[in-house]
Amino acid sequence: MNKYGTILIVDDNTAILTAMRYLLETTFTQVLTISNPDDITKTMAQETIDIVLLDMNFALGVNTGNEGLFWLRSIRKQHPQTPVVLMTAYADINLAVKGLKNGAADFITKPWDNDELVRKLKDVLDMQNEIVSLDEMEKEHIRRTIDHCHGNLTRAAELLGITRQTLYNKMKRLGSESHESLLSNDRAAKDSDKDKRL
Amino acid sequence: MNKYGTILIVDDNTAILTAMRYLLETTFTQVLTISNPDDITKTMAQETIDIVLLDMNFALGVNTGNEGLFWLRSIRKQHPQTPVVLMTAYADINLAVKGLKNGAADFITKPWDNDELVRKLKDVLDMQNEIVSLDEMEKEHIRRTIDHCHGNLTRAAELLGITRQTLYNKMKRLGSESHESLLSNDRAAKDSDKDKRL
DNA sequence: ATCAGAACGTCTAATATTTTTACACTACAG
DNA sequence: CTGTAGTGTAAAAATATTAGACGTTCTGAT
Repeated sequence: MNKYGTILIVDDNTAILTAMRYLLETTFTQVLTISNPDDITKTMAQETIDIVLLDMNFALGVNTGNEGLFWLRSIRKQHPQTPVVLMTAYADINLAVKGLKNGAADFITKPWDNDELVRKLKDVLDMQNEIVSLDEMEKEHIRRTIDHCHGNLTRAAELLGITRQTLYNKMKRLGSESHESLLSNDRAAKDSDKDKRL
Repeated sequence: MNKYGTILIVDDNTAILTAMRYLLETTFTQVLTISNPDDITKTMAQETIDIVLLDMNFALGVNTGNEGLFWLRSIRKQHPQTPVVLMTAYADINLAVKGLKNGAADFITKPWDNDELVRKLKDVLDMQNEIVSLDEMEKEHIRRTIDHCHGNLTRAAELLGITRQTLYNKMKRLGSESHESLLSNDRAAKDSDKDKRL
Protein backbone atom coordinates (compact mmCIF):
# COMPACT_ATOMS: atom_id res chain seq x y z
CA MET A 1 0.00 0.00 0.00
CA ASN A 2 1.25 3.43 -0.88
CA LYS A 3 1.42 5.27 2.41
CA TYR A 4 0.78 8.95 2.82
CA GLY A 5 3.77 10.18 4.83
CA THR A 6 3.57 11.79 8.25
CA ILE A 7 0.42 13.21 9.82
CA LEU A 8 0.35 15.41 12.88
CA ILE A 9 -2.84 15.32 14.97
CA VAL A 10 -3.52 18.07 17.49
CA ASP A 11 -6.36 17.64 19.97
CA ASP A 12 -6.51 18.24 23.71
CA ASN A 13 -8.62 15.15 24.19
CA THR A 14 -6.19 12.25 24.50
CA ALA A 15 -8.95 9.70 23.96
CA ILE A 16 -9.56 11.18 20.54
CA LEU A 17 -5.83 11.15 19.83
CA THR A 18 -5.70 7.44 20.60
CA ALA A 19 -8.69 6.69 18.41
CA MET A 20 -7.25 8.76 15.59
CA ARG A 21 -3.86 7.13 15.85
CA TYR A 22 -5.43 3.71 15.62
CA LEU A 23 -7.54 4.73 12.65
CA LEU A 24 -4.82 6.47 10.69
CA GLU A 25 -1.87 4.18 11.31
CA THR A 26 -2.78 2.07 8.32
CA THR A 27 -2.95 5.05 5.97
CA PHE A 28 0.10 7.00 7.10
CA THR A 29 3.68 5.88 7.58
CA GLN A 30 3.92 7.91 10.75
CA VAL A 31 1.24 9.30 13.07
CA LEU A 32 2.31 12.00 15.49
CA THR A 33 -0.13 13.15 18.16
CA ILE A 34 0.13 16.08 20.54
CA SER A 35 -2.43 17.29 23.02
CA ASN A 36 -0.88 20.65 23.77
CA PRO A 37 -0.98 23.05 20.81
CA ASP A 38 1.97 24.91 22.28
CA ASP A 39 4.07 22.00 21.08
CA ILE A 40 3.03 22.44 17.43
CA THR A 41 5.84 24.78 16.50
CA LYS A 42 8.54 22.66 18.09
CA THR A 43 7.24 19.42 16.64
CA MET A 44 6.88 20.85 13.16
CA ALA A 45 10.39 22.25 13.31
CA GLN A 46 11.83 18.87 14.24
CA GLU A 47 9.77 16.57 12.04
CA THR A 48 8.80 16.65 8.40
CA ILE A 49 5.01 16.86 8.53
CA ASP A 50 2.98 16.15 5.41
CA ILE A 51 -0.44 17.09 6.80
CA VAL A 52 -1.91 18.44 10.03
CA LEU A 53 -5.27 17.53 11.55
CA LEU A 54 -6.14 20.34 13.93
CA ASP A 55 -8.92 20.52 16.50
CA MET A 56 -10.59 23.92 16.68
CA ASN A 57 -12.11 23.77 20.14
CA PHE A 58 -9.55 23.78 22.88
CA ALA A 59 -10.67 24.03 26.45
CA LEU A 60 -9.23 27.50 26.81
CA GLY A 61 -10.99 28.90 23.78
CA VAL A 62 -14.42 28.27 25.30
CA ASN A 63 -15.62 26.82 22.00
CA THR A 64 -15.40 29.98 19.96
CA GLY A 65 -12.81 28.30 17.78
CA ASN A 66 -10.57 31.33 18.03
CA GLU A 67 -7.96 29.30 19.77
CA GLY A 68 -7.91 26.85 16.87
CA LEU A 69 -7.89 29.69 14.36
CA PHE A 70 -4.87 31.12 16.12
CA TRP A 71 -2.98 27.85 15.81
CA LEU A 72 -4.05 27.46 12.21
CA ARG A 73 -2.58 30.82 11.37
CA SER A 74 0.55 30.01 13.32
CA ILE A 75 1.02 26.80 11.34
CA ARG A 76 0.24 28.47 8.01
CA LYS A 77 2.76 31.18 8.76
CA GLN A 78 5.63 28.86 9.44
CA HIS A 79 4.70 26.11 7.00
CA PRO A 80 2.62 27.65 4.23
CA GLN A 81 2.80 24.50 2.15
CA THR A 82 1.67 22.02 4.77
CA PRO A 83 -2.06 21.37 4.42
CA VAL A 84 -4.14 21.72 7.58
CA VAL A 85 -7.49 19.99 8.00
CA LEU A 86 -9.72 21.41 10.70
CA MET A 87 -11.96 19.57 13.13
CA THR A 88 -14.75 21.07 15.15
CA ALA A 89 -17.57 19.77 17.28
CA TYR A 90 -19.72 22.73 16.45
CA ALA A 91 -21.10 23.31 13.00
CA ASP A 92 -20.37 27.00 12.92
CA ILE A 93 -20.58 28.42 9.44
CA ASN A 94 -18.45 31.44 10.29
CA LEU A 95 -15.74 29.27 11.72
CA ALA A 96 -15.72 27.11 8.61
CA VAL A 97 -15.46 30.13 6.36
CA LYS A 98 -12.79 31.73 8.50
CA GLY A 99 -10.85 28.50 8.64
CA LEU A 100 -10.91 27.92 4.92
CA LYS A 101 -10.11 31.56 4.22
CA ASN A 102 -7.15 31.26 6.53
CA GLY A 103 -5.78 28.53 4.35
CA ALA A 104 -7.21 25.36 5.82
CA ALA A 105 -7.37 22.59 3.25
CA ASP A 106 -10.65 21.10 4.46
CA PHE A 107 -13.03 20.94 7.36
CA ILE A 108 -14.69 18.07 9.21
CA THR A 109 -17.11 18.01 12.10
CA LYS A 110 -17.17 15.74 15.14
CA PRO A 111 -18.36 13.16 15.61
CA TRP A 112 -16.56 12.10 12.49
CA ASP A 113 -17.08 9.32 10.02
CA ASN A 114 -13.90 7.25 9.77
CA ASP A 115 -14.11 6.57 6.07
CA GLU A 116 -14.94 10.14 5.26
CA LEU A 117 -12.06 11.43 7.34
CA VAL A 118 -9.54 9.13 5.69
CA ARG A 119 -10.92 9.97 2.27
CA LYS A 120 -10.69 13.70 2.92
CA LEU A 121 -7.12 13.46 4.17
CA LYS A 122 -6.12 11.44 1.14
CA ASP A 123 -7.88 13.85 -1.18
CA VAL A 124 -6.03 16.79 0.28
CA LEU A 125 -2.66 15.09 -0.14
CA ASP A 126 -3.43 13.82 -3.62
CA MET A 127 -4.52 17.28 -4.57
CA GLN A 128 -1.44 19.13 -3.36
CA ASN A 129 0.82 16.62 -5.04
CA GLU A 130 -0.27 17.89 -8.39
CA ILE A 131 2.83 19.95 -9.05
CA VAL A 132 2.74 21.38 -12.53
CA SER A 133 5.64 22.38 -14.72
CA LEU A 134 6.89 25.94 -14.69
CA ASP A 135 5.61 26.36 -18.22
CA GLU A 136 2.11 25.31 -17.29
CA MET A 137 2.14 27.48 -14.22
CA GLU A 138 3.40 30.36 -16.32
CA LYS A 139 0.77 29.79 -18.96
CA GLU A 140 -2.00 29.74 -16.40
CA HIS A 141 -0.75 32.87 -14.70
CA ILE A 142 -0.43 34.69 -17.99
CA ARG A 143 -3.93 33.66 -18.96
CA ARG A 144 -5.22 34.88 -15.62
CA THR A 145 -3.44 38.17 -15.94
CA ILE A 146 -4.58 38.88 -19.47
CA ASP A 147 -8.07 38.00 -18.39
CA HIS A 148 -7.77 40.33 -15.48
CA CYS A 149 -6.68 43.17 -17.75
CA HIS A 150 -9.67 42.48 -19.97
CA GLY A 151 -7.32 41.73 -22.84
CA ASN A 152 -5.00 44.74 -22.55
CA LEU A 153 -1.68 43.07 -23.37
CA THR A 154 0.43 46.12 -22.68
CA ARG A 155 -0.87 46.38 -19.15
CA ALA A 156 -0.70 42.62 -18.63
CA ALA A 157 2.96 42.59 -19.62
CA GLU A 158 3.58 45.45 -17.24
CA LEU A 159 1.92 43.60 -14.36
CA LEU A 160 3.83 40.45 -15.19
CA GLY A 161 7.11 42.32 -15.12
CA ILE A 162 8.09 41.43 -18.68
CA THR A 163 8.15 43.30 -21.95
CA ARG A 164 5.24 43.25 -24.31
CA GLN A 165 7.34 41.48 -26.89
CA THR A 166 8.19 38.74 -24.46
CA LEU A 167 4.54 38.35 -23.67
CA TYR A 168 3.85 37.87 -27.37
CA ASN A 169 6.61 35.27 -27.54
CA LYS A 170 5.33 33.40 -24.55
CA MET A 171 1.78 33.45 -25.80
CA LYS A 172 2.89 32.01 -29.09
CA ARG A 173 5.15 29.42 -27.55
CA LEU A 174 2.97 28.33 -24.64
CA GLY A 175 -0.27 28.66 -26.48
CA SER A 176 0.70 26.52 -29.43
CA GLU A 177 1.88 23.61 -27.30
CA SER A 178 -1.63 22.73 -26.26
CA HIS A 179 -3.42 24.08 -29.30
CA GLU A 180 -5.47 26.58 -27.40
CA SER A 181 -5.12 30.31 -27.59
CA LEU A 182 -4.11 32.22 -24.52
CA LEU A 183 -6.26 35.07 -25.69
CA SER A 184 -9.63 34.54 -24.08
CA ASN A 185 -12.82 35.26 -25.92
CA ASP A 186 -13.27 38.03 -23.42
CA ARG A 187 -11.49 40.28 -25.83
CA ALA A 188 -13.17 39.43 -29.05
CA ALA A 189 -16.59 39.60 -27.48
CA LYS A 190 -16.49 42.90 -25.74
CA ASP A 191 -13.40 45.02 -25.81
CA SER A 192 -15.03 48.37 -25.36
CA ASP A 193 -15.11 48.58 -21.59
CA LYS A 194 -11.46 48.44 -20.72
CA ASP A 195 -9.54 50.50 -18.20
CA LYS A 196 -12.50 50.79 -15.91
CA ARG A 197 -10.67 50.09 -12.68
CA LEU A 198 -7.15 49.11 -13.48
CA MET B 1 -14.76 57.48 -6.06
CA ASN B 2 -12.98 54.55 -7.63
CA LYS B 3 -15.74 52.24 -8.77
CA TYR B 4 -15.53 48.49 -8.80
CA GLY B 5 -16.69 47.51 -12.30
CA THR B 6 -19.71 45.37 -13.07
CA ILE B 7 -21.51 43.15 -10.59
CA LEU B 8 -24.05 40.50 -11.51
CA ILE B 9 -26.62 39.63 -8.86
CA VAL B 10 -28.62 36.42 -9.16
CA ASP B 11 -31.60 35.87 -6.86
CA ASP B 12 -35.09 34.65 -7.60
CA ASN B 13 -36.56 37.14 -5.17
CA THR B 14 -37.01 40.37 -7.12
CA ALA B 15 -37.49 42.39 -3.96
CA ILE B 16 -33.99 41.41 -2.90
CA LEU B 17 -32.66 42.27 -6.33
CA THR B 18 -34.12 45.76 -6.05
CA ALA B 19 -32.69 46.28 -2.59
CA MET B 20 -29.30 45.02 -3.72
CA ARG B 21 -29.29 47.21 -6.78
CA TYR B 22 -30.05 50.25 -4.70
CA LEU B 23 -27.34 49.36 -2.20
CA LEU B 24 -24.62 48.53 -4.68
CA GLU B 25 -25.15 51.20 -7.30
CA THR B 26 -22.85 53.54 -5.46
CA THR B 27 -20.03 51.03 -5.28
CA PHE B 28 -20.17 49.53 -8.77
CA THR B 29 -20.22 51.21 -12.15
CA GLN B 30 -22.86 48.78 -13.35
CA VAL B 31 -25.28 46.55 -11.49
CA LEU B 32 -26.91 43.73 -13.43
CA THR B 33 -29.66 41.71 -11.80
CA ILE B 34 -31.33 38.53 -12.99
CA SER B 35 -33.93 36.45 -11.23
CA ASN B 36 -33.68 33.38 -13.43
CA PRO B 37 -30.39 31.52 -13.08
CA ASP B 38 -30.90 30.03 -16.53
CA ASP B 39 -29.95 33.46 -17.85
CA ILE B 40 -26.54 33.45 -16.15
CA THR B 41 -24.67 31.88 -19.02
CA LYS B 42 -26.14 34.15 -21.63
CA THR B 43 -25.63 37.29 -19.56
CA MET B 44 -22.04 36.44 -18.72
CA ALA B 45 -21.29 35.73 -22.35
CA GLN B 46 -22.60 39.11 -23.41
CA GLU B 47 -21.32 41.30 -20.60
CA THR B 48 -17.94 41.63 -18.91
CA ILE B 49 -18.71 40.71 -15.32
CA ASP B 50 -16.21 41.52 -12.58
CA ILE B 51 -17.96 39.73 -9.72
CA VAL B 52 -21.07 37.62 -9.20
CA LEU B 53 -23.31 37.60 -6.14
CA LEU B 54 -25.19 34.32 -6.23
CA ASP B 55 -28.11 33.17 -4.13
CA MET B 56 -27.91 29.53 -3.08
CA ASN B 57 -31.53 28.83 -2.31
CA PHE B 58 -33.73 28.84 -5.35
CA ALA B 59 -37.34 27.80 -5.04
CA LEU B 60 -36.72 24.66 -7.05
CA GLY B 61 -33.82 23.48 -4.96
CA VAL B 62 -36.01 23.15 -1.87
CA ASN B 63 -33.35 24.87 0.20
CA THR B 64 -30.67 22.23 -0.06
CA GLY B 65 -28.46 24.72 -1.83
CA ASN B 66 -27.69 22.16 -4.50
CA GLU B 67 -29.33 24.33 -7.07
CA GLY B 68 -27.02 27.19 -6.13
CA LEU B 69 -24.02 24.85 -6.08
CA PHE B 70 -24.88 23.77 -9.59
CA TRP B 71 -24.93 27.33 -10.83
CA LEU B 72 -21.73 28.12 -8.98
CA ARG B 73 -19.96 25.28 -10.78
CA SER B 74 -21.47 26.35 -14.05
CA ILE B 75 -20.14 29.88 -13.60
CA ARG B 76 -16.74 28.68 -12.43
CA LYS B 77 -16.44 26.41 -15.41
CA GLN B 78 -17.06 29.09 -17.99
CA HIS B 79 -15.44 31.98 -16.14
CA PRO B 80 -12.83 30.56 -13.79
CA GLN B 81 -11.42 33.99 -13.04
CA THR B 82 -14.64 35.73 -12.11
CA PRO B 83 -15.09 35.71 -8.34
CA VAL B 84 -18.43 34.44 -7.04
CA VAL B 85 -19.78 35.40 -3.64
CA LEU B 86 -22.49 33.13 -2.27
CA MET B 87 -25.60 34.06 -0.34
CA THR B 88 -27.74 31.74 1.71
CA ALA B 89 -30.53 32.11 4.16
CA TYR B 90 -29.52 28.97 5.99
CA ALA B 91 -26.31 28.73 7.94
CA ASP B 92 -25.34 25.32 6.67
CA ILE B 93 -21.72 24.50 7.33
CA ASN B 94 -21.58 21.85 4.64
CA LEU B 95 -22.93 24.22 2.07
CA ALA B 96 -20.37 26.83 3.04
CA VAL B 97 -17.54 24.35 2.80
CA LYS B 98 -18.79 22.94 -0.47
CA GLY B 99 -19.26 26.42 -1.88
CA LEU B 100 -15.79 27.60 -0.93
CA LYS B 101 -14.24 24.36 -2.14
CA ASN B 102 -16.01 24.83 -5.44
CA GLY B 103 -14.24 28.09 -5.88
CA ALA B 104 -16.56 30.62 -4.28
CA ALA B 105 -14.64 33.69 -3.17
CA ASP B 106 -16.69 34.28 -0.02
CA PHE B 107 -19.94 33.52 1.69
CA ILE B 108 -22.60 35.66 3.34
CA THR B 109 -25.83 34.77 5.08
CA LYS B 110 -29.21 36.42 4.86
CA PRO B 111 -30.37 38.62 6.32
CA TRP B 112 -27.28 40.53 5.42
CA ASP B 113 -25.57 43.52 6.85
CA ASN B 114 -25.20 46.18 4.17
CA ASP B 115 -21.82 47.42 5.25
CA GLU B 116 -20.47 43.93 5.67
CA LEU B 117 -21.69 42.90 2.23
CA VAL B 118 -20.11 45.88 0.51
CA ARG B 119 -16.90 45.37 2.44
CA LYS B 120 -16.71 41.70 1.51
CA LEU B 121 -17.34 42.40 -2.17
CA LYS B 122 -14.66 45.06 -2.16
CA ASP B 123 -12.25 42.77 -0.35
CA VAL B 124 -12.73 40.03 -2.90
CA LEU B 125 -12.06 42.39 -5.78
CA ASP B 126 -9.10 44.05 -4.10
CA MET B 127 -7.68 40.62 -3.36
CA GLN B 128 -7.92 39.23 -6.85
CA ASN B 129 -6.34 42.36 -8.24
CA GLU B 130 -3.09 41.44 -6.61
CA ILE B 131 -1.46 40.06 -9.73
CA VAL B 132 2.16 39.24 -9.07
CA SER B 133 5.02 39.31 -11.53
CA LEU B 134 6.00 36.16 -13.39
CA ASP B 135 9.26 36.11 -11.46
CA GLU B 136 7.50 36.16 -8.12
CA MET B 137 5.05 33.53 -9.23
CA GLU B 138 7.93 31.44 -10.51
CA LYS B 139 9.87 31.85 -7.30
CA GLU B 140 6.91 30.80 -5.20
CA HIS B 141 6.22 27.80 -7.39
CA ILE B 142 9.83 26.71 -7.27
CA ARG B 143 9.90 27.05 -3.50
CA ARG B 144 6.72 25.00 -3.23
CA THR B 145 8.06 22.32 -5.51
CA ILE B 146 11.40 21.98 -3.74
CA ASP B 147 9.52 21.83 -0.49
CA HIS B 148 7.27 19.16 -1.90
CA CYS B 149 10.25 17.11 -2.98
CA HIS B 150 11.68 17.44 0.51
CA GLY B 151 14.74 19.14 -0.93
CA ASN B 152 15.53 16.79 -3.80
CA LEU B 153 16.59 19.29 -6.43
CA THR B 154 16.97 16.77 -9.22
CA ARG B 155 13.41 15.62 -8.80
CA ALA B 156 12.10 19.16 -8.37
CA ALA B 157 13.73 20.23 -11.63
CA GLU B 158 12.19 17.23 -13.32
CA LEU B 159 8.71 18.08 -12.04
CA LEU B 160 9.18 21.70 -13.05
CA GLY B 161 10.14 20.68 -16.56
CA ILE B 162 13.52 22.39 -16.51
CA THR B 163 17.09 21.17 -16.19
CA ARG B 164 18.80 20.97 -12.87
CA GLN B 165 21.29 23.59 -13.92
CA THR B 166 18.51 25.99 -14.79
CA LEU B 167 17.01 25.37 -11.40
CA TYR B 168 20.31 26.32 -9.81
CA ASN B 169 20.41 29.47 -11.93
CA LYS B 170 16.88 30.44 -11.02
CA MET B 171 17.43 29.78 -7.35
CA LYS B 172 20.50 31.98 -7.38
CA ARG B 173 18.88 34.71 -9.42
CA LEU B 174 15.43 34.74 -7.85
CA GLY B 175 16.66 34.03 -4.37
CA SER B 176 19.18 36.83 -4.23
CA GLU B 177 16.70 39.47 -5.32
CA SER B 178 14.87 39.31 -2.03
CA HIS B 179 17.75 38.18 0.15
CA GLU B 180 16.14 34.95 1.18
CA SER B 181 17.20 31.49 0.17
CA LEU B 182 14.82 29.34 -1.82
CA LEU B 183 16.17 26.33 -0.04
CA SER B 184 13.95 25.78 2.96
CA ASN B 185 15.35 24.59 6.26
CA ASP B 186 13.42 21.42 5.54
CA ARG B 187 16.53 20.09 3.92
CA ALA B 188 19.13 20.90 6.48
CA ALA B 189 16.91 19.61 9.23
CA LYS B 190 15.80 16.26 7.98
CA ASP B 191 16.99 14.94 4.67
CA SER B 192 16.81 11.28 5.47
CA ASP B 193 13.19 10.60 4.67
CA LYS B 194 13.17 11.32 1.02
CA ASP B 195 11.32 9.46 -1.70
CA LYS B 196 8.62 8.31 0.67
CA ARG B 197 5.71 8.94 -1.61
CA LEU B 198 6.91 10.78 -4.61
C1' DA C 1 -16.05 64.28 -37.26
C1' DT C 2 -11.65 64.80 -35.84
C1' DC C 3 -7.62 64.38 -33.04
C1' DA C 4 -4.40 62.80 -29.42
C1' DG C 5 -3.18 59.12 -26.80
C1' DA C 6 -3.06 54.34 -26.01
C1' DA C 7 -2.50 49.89 -27.58
C1' DC C 8 -1.27 46.79 -31.33
C1' DG C 9 1.85 44.07 -34.28
C1' DT C 10 6.25 43.66 -35.99
C1' DC C 11 11.26 44.25 -36.51
C1' DT C 12 16.40 44.51 -35.11
C1' DA C 13 20.67 44.26 -32.37
C1' DA C 14 22.54 43.65 -27.90
C1' DT C 15 22.05 40.82 -23.65
C1' DA C 16 20.73 37.11 -20.85
C1' DT C 17 19.23 32.70 -20.00
C1' DT C 18 18.69 27.85 -20.92
C1' DT C 19 20.18 23.65 -22.66
C1' DT C 20 23.44 20.18 -23.53
C1' DT C 21 27.20 17.70 -22.21
C1' DA C 22 30.60 16.73 -19.14
C1' DC C 23 33.39 15.78 -14.80
C1' DA C 24 34.45 15.17 -9.86
C1' DC C 25 32.61 14.37 -5.40
C1' DT C 26 29.45 12.46 -1.58
C1' DA C 27 26.04 9.33 0.50
C1' DC C 28 24.28 5.06 0.87
C1' DA C 29 22.18 0.41 0.02
C1' DG C 30 23.01 -4.26 -1.24
C1' DC D 1 33.26 -2.79 -2.27
C1' DT D 2 30.56 -1.23 -6.02
C1' DG D 3 26.67 0.68 -8.40
C1' DT D 4 23.17 4.10 -8.12
C1' DA D 5 21.44 8.64 -7.14
C1' DG D 6 22.18 13.09 -5.97
C1' DT D 7 25.17 17.33 -5.64
C1' DG D 8 27.92 21.21 -7.34
C1' DT D 9 30.22 23.18 -11.12
C1' DA D 10 31.78 24.44 -15.90
C1' DA D 11 31.81 25.91 -20.98
C1' DA D 12 29.86 26.35 -25.62
C1' DA D 13 25.81 26.37 -28.43
C1' DA D 14 21.05 27.30 -28.84
C1' DT D 15 17.19 30.19 -27.32
C1' DA D 16 14.79 33.82 -25.18
C1' DT D 17 14.47 38.51 -23.41
C1' DT D 18 15.28 43.24 -23.56
C1' DA D 19 15.42 48.00 -25.32
C1' DG D 20 14.32 50.72 -28.87
C1' DA D 21 11.88 51.86 -32.92
C1' DC D 22 8.18 52.14 -36.58
C1' DG D 23 3.63 52.46 -38.77
C1' DT D 24 -1.19 51.04 -37.89
C1' DT D 25 -5.52 50.68 -35.49
C1' DC D 26 -8.62 51.59 -31.83
C1' DT D 27 -10.98 54.70 -28.54
C1' DG D 28 -12.39 58.55 -25.79
C1' DA D 29 -12.88 63.28 -25.62
C1' DT D 30 -13.56 67.56 -27.74
